[in-house]
Amino acid sequence: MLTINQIRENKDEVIRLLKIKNFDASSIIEQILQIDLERRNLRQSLDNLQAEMNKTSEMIGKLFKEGKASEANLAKEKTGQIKEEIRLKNEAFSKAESDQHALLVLLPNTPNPSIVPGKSAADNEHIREGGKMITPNPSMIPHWDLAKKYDLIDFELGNKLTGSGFPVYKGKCAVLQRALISFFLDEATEAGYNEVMVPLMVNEDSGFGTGQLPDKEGQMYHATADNLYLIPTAEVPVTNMYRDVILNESDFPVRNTAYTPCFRREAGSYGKDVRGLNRLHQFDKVEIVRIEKPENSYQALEEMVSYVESLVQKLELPYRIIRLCGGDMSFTSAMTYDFEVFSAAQDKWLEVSSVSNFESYQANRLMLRYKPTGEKKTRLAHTLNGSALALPRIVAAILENNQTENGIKIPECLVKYTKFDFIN
RNA sequence: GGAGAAAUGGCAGAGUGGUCGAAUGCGGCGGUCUUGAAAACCGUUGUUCGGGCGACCGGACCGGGGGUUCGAAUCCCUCUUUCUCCGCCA
Repeated sequence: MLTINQIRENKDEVIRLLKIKNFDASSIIEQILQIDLERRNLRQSLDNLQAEMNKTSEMIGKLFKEGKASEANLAKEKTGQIKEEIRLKNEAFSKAESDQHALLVLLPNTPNPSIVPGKSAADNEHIREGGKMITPNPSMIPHWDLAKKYDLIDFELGNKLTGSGFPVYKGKCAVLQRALISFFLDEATEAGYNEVMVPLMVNEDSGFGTGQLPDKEGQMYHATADNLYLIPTAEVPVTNMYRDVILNESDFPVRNTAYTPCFRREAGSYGKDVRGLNRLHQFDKVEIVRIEKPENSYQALEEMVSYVESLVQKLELPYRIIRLCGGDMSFTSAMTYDFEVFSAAQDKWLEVSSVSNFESYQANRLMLRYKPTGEKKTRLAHTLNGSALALPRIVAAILENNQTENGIKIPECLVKYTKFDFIN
């Protein structure tokens, strides 16, 4: 979330930037500032009362020590009134604080000033494209039919075991999944990311830290008996490793990568985009997560984009890079690049990665700070993450784009992992 | 799952009702000494909120939450976590 200081000091700027996301913040911000003023007044008088109380208690202690019990008892009687005042002020202060917090949480992250406004995906900025484009032709078979033809993915079996959106990968396709995971992790390690393996369930604090809670509560699977959430992305546990952490400047760069399955309820998304591997409740993904000093975060974002680009290039997939417009960006992001690969038989661009800079929005929730060398004050760090990459749509594109009459060709870069170069 | 013990500053570890934000040691930082380093010695060393241009002043924080008390790291309740023993177990 945004900090109260950001809002207090740059009110108009914040309102202006949030308009880019089609969010009218003016009335919320007015309320916040009003509560903030009240809150600080209460804080001050509360502090004064407590100081008075401390002094009195200290005096009483001294009197008892000096054997002046009657004077001490007299002083004691006066404390009741101060105590009551403290109780009342404290109540009011707590209320102001929680009211303020409740309002702050409603504000999305401010987009980077260079973000174009826009209403929907149609207004996104096209950055560049690459790879060899494939012209779709009617003889191409969509991946769900290829999956059946070569016995690669059993959606019905997943239905039986769990429900829709939980496919069973079989034989060479199971191996292909494993190969992609290994390939992505090896590439990330090579690029300087530190591999970690993290819990697939997180607590409420973690969900709040990265911004899934409270607003996206309904999108996560919730194990209510233990109040734990199945992670929708490795971003949640990997970023939360740094919750309540104060980094030293020498700790940078902080770069982690993790493979995890991801679980998403996808509540409310029915319809045509859910066919085959296009949208699942459980899928595999390798994520890259960085923590940066504010002045380096946009350079880091560009590096991450280049890195993800190198992956789709090695996989020999036609791709395009898009920068999301204000209207299409997530609540928590300040700038997001999406990667889409072309899946020929569907004649469709499929989103396979989303790379974002959250600036200090998550860091403020996480209390993730760093201490610049030689300075006394801590500052909020910047957090970034990106998919590198999400598997199902990559698999869909590989199956569809690399199909031949006799089978499916495995991309060169994966052969050393799969130990086969053809599925038939 | 059952029984017991514990949780204090970056770490180790004192502190069982009254200047305790907290002894001491280690570590870190600065300095003296040294050609340089080590050793030794001296100094310094948490987070956070509010007020002030500022020197600075005040509040909060000893696992989390609540309570008793004029006053709590210290007493009580509760939750969480860790350790030891027993049981179960990939």
